[in-house]
Amino acid sequence: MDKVYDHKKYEDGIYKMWEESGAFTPIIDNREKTLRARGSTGRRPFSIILPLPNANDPMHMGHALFTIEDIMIRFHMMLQDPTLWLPGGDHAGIETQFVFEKHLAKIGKSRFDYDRETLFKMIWEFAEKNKDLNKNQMKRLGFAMDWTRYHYSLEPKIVAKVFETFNKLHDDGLVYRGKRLVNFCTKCGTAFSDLEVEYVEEKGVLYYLDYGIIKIATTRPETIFADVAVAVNPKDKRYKKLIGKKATIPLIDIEIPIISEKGVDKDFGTGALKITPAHDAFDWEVGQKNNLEVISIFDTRGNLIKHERVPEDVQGLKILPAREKTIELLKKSGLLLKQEEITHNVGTCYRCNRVIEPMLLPQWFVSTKPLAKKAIEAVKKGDTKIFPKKRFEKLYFDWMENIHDWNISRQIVWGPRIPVWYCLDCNSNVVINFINVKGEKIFGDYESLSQNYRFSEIEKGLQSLSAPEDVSYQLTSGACTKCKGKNILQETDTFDTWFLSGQWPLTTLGVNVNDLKKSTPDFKYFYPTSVMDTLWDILFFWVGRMMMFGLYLTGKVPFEVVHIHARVVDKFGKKMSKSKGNVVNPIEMVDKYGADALRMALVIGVAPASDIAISEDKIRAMRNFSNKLWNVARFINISMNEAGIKKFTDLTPYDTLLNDLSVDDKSILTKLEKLIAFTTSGISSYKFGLVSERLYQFVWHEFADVYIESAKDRLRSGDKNVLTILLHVLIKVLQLLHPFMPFVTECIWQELKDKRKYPDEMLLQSSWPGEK
RNA sequence: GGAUCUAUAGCUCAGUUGGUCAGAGCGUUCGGUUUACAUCCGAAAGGUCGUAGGUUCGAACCCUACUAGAUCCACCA
Repeated sequence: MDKVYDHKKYEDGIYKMWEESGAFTPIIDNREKTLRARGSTGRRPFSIILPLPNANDPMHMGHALFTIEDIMIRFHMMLQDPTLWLPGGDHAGIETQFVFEKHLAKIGKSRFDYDRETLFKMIWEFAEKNKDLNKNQMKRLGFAMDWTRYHYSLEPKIVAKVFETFNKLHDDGLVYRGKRLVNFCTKCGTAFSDLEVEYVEEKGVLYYLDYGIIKIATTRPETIFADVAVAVNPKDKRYKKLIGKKATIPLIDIEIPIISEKGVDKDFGTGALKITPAHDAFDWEVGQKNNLEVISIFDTRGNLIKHERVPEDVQGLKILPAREKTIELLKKSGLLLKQEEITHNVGTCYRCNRVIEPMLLPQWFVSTKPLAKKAIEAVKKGDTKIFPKKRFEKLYFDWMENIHDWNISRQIVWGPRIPVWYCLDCNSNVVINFINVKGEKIFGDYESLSQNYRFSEIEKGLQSLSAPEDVSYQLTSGACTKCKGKNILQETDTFDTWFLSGQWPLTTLGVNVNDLKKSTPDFKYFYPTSVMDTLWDILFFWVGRMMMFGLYLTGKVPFEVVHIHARVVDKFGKKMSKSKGNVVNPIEMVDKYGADALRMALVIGVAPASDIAISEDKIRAMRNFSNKLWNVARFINISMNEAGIKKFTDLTPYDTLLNDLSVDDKSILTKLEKLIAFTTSGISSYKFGLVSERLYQFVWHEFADVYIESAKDRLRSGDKNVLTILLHVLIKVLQLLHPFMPFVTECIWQELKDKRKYPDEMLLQSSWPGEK
């Protein structure tokens, strides 16, 4: 054994050994139930589905935290449970398309320069390049994942199941097409769910405008042309008399009613609120309640459209220039009364940070209320336990109870297209964007396009289509079920990424959506999975949706426990971000200090779900620990060699020593017994921080500093029995530490090959201390 | 507007159901190199556990208020 443990020399080889041995692939033991019935120790399966990382992302500290899952997995492998850790990669729709578009921008192109099929292929190739990188980096961390069961979210089998789910939801009346106000990013060109909108405090200007008999205040003067009413609070004495009378939109002199609405804040602005249902969420609701007309004046690129209500000077302008132009016109005509600065919350795109526009678009929605109801009940009943319970159960319930219908349409190409088909002959008002054979971008409804273009040309160059709310559709491709025509196009909206990943535990294990009994053996054996370990910030995005889908499709929860871990922050407690320059790259740290050091640094002394402060200092300290362990083993190995002990049978058998132990022996063995019990129960109850700290203390300050030091004298005096104890403790320590520091422990184990009881066994497959 | 979390040694944090719990790592200071490890060993300094009350025989741990910081949800123009 070398003087110092050199992780670089061993890690790759050890991982290869594990992987090639098949130890990561569980053997399904269907005898479990019968064995148990006979009173035998039939083992329960233990399974974790990896929270699928964006396959296009290189590894960051968040991924390194999969260490927590690896600890549980290796622990259960050593308990000899059939253990499955199923890895995967996510196509990450919007994220990946956004990154790809940045690449396009560098070569002076945009997504609008390509038809969707070409664009999709380009992104596919782009994403494909990085997929292996991500996988290989996870191997560097030592994760005991079953790579034979790896799944990618866009692989045909997965997508097919997702389509089946969509159809089932549709059959059950839980998916519908609706024209509603959605969160739209004009830069990304897609709608988002409510969860994806980030509200940012910004300074803005509040403009006071003259609406004839009443005055209003607004931050969005460019939307006045779409006003359909002015609302006042019924309790507002100033305006009581005006309810039912008419206000006048400035510049265009259109009269609109003054209505009563108790949601209006008397104290904000003038206390009168202009109502613009097509461009504001609150106004939309007021409009619906009062049956008001909905006038939309922006298109999806954020331009003001040609509309009889919009002054010509403003038409065609983007929103911000339109605002300036409107102000200018208002000033000229003396209708701008005053302006003041205010600070308000603005909804922004979580991806590109631009302002989100509420827009009226026909989209696909999932009715979530009935799904959420079951998901709430399941947690209340304890079918799924959330850990730490106190804090996160409340969060979960709050969100589930206030859930809104879920917009699953995304106007991007990078994802599976929603499996709905429109017959253009039956719906000639479908609006289409496409690139013709000459490479020109063409836009218009099918009725007019069909005068000049063949269907095949449109289909080939298709970019996107926009079907009206009341379009007729079918859930199958092929000929139109009504007119038998073949001019049919599939919906160009793609699924929200979370619609796919929300079914991940089901689809990857091989559920059969239409007939559960026909699901794969994997599904029958491993579902529901044991633990879902994740960061709290995707509790809603992902965990909540997996719960809903799992219960809806199978009647069973997708996992028994949700274990919430914390965010990795820098040593000043700040979130890591590229812009702050405080990102610690996990792979760099693995190169420098070894995977074990990084893993240990991520878990030692960390309380459940509290932030994890990581620093190079801490990782270095853990590297020192792995070296300490190495040298403990090295000392024992050298001592055995010096005593002429070459194999296990050369040692005095442990059992025969038990009646003749010294005080030191008894002390260390008692501590070891306690440590075994503490580690076993600690890992089972997610106390990884406490357990790892205890292990560290034991190895360094009890075993090495005290027992080994005292053993030196005994060795010098020729006492060989002490070697038996030394080896015994070391073996147990290696086993206890293996889930935390798999490489160095396995490496030592292999070094001691000849001196162990079972020379051919891998540490990973050895039986957990205390187990038979 | 609603809700949650955090506040313990210079720094980052542990402290499991209230009774050897006042701790660890890093850092600092002092002393150590013949054979497991200088990625080491020995020793030391350093905290009235945010503040003020309360419950209790006893509180870092429970309750109340306050202060400071962080976060989530909802979004009112």
